[in-house]
Amino acid sequence: MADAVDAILAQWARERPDVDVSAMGVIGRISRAQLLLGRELKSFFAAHGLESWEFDVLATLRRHGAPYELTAGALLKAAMVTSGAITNRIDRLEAKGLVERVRDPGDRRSVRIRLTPRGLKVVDEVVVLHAANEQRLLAGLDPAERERLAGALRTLLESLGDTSLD
Amino acid sequence: MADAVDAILAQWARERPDVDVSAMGVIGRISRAQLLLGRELKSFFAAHGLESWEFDVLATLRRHGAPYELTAGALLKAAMVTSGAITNRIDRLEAKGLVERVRDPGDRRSVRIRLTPRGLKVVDEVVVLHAANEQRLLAGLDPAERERLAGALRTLLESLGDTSLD
DNA sequence: GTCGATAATCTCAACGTTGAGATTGCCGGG
DNA sequence: CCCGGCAATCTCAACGTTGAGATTATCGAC
Repeated sequence: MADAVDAILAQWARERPDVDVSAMGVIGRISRAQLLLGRELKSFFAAHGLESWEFDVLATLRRHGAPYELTAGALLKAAMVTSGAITNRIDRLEAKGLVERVRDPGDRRSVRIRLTPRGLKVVDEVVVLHAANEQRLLAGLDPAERERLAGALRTLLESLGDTSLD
Repeated sequence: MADAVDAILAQWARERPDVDVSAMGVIGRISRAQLLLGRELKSFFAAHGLESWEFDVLATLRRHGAPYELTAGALLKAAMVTSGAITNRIDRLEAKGLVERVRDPGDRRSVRIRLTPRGLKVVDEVVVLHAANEQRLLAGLDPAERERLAGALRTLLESLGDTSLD
């Protein structure tokens, strides 16, 4: 069996046998896997009336626990986007009634973003289906392979400096 | 040791112990790894006067072998972007003198995109450094781990239907 | 207490992608 | 030969992100 990356490596081996492109076997596959998985997730969330980024923000608030609120700055870091993007996203989630802005009484520069009851309901319902859908996407790997894959990726992420959420 | 994904999984385990979110251990890490690696590649290519997508197009032409040309349609599929994006990219690479448009004598609907001598020189020089840089990014994994990671990702990609470059 | 530095968020123009539609050309059936 | 269907590329408006700068507020030093 061969995937698209094997074909790319074979082309390089023919054209530039002097260059060791073996690292592409890992990095290229991570890139392609993310692209394909991202498409799957996009269509899954669309079927539930959400954009991927919408679920991402709601889930970030949800998993931090009651009262389900974080500052705009914390959300921006969690989503790894810039400030303009987070303002835009919060605007739209607020318009949909899924989150609300609450001014922090202790620091009025700060804005707390809080799940509304409706937002909480949506994320609590969708996360169950989302987790099952992700299991489905990994159906091609048996449990031992998943474990090895997760372990190797953790090692890679740690070596790249991804040690915390801050 | 724990990476950012371990922290996310721990939060879900506390808030929603009824949901099996283990698949996020794989999918979440693929997503984060791609984001971090993408940033590294972006800054690497920038240091060599290229955008990541520029190298991607030039490398696609280069590894297909002489005469280093493909149709716009083939490039669009290889890069997995839409037609508007490919037109735009070819326009800019042509303006930089790295590729040229050649009308196909056999089918005038078709346009062949060909590496210029300068484009060939650029990609042949940069690919060597790029391969070394990717090795550096994987320095945290020993050869056996890289092999296992590449193998597991290949299995995953095949199960997702990524079996060819067409 | 006031000032300057720092912090958090929002604003906005520039830029790139998407995706539908227009354009141009090929090709087979009648 | 002509026509309708299909194919390849380009055009363009809508949309989202980036990132610098503006705004508003906190905090420590004096």
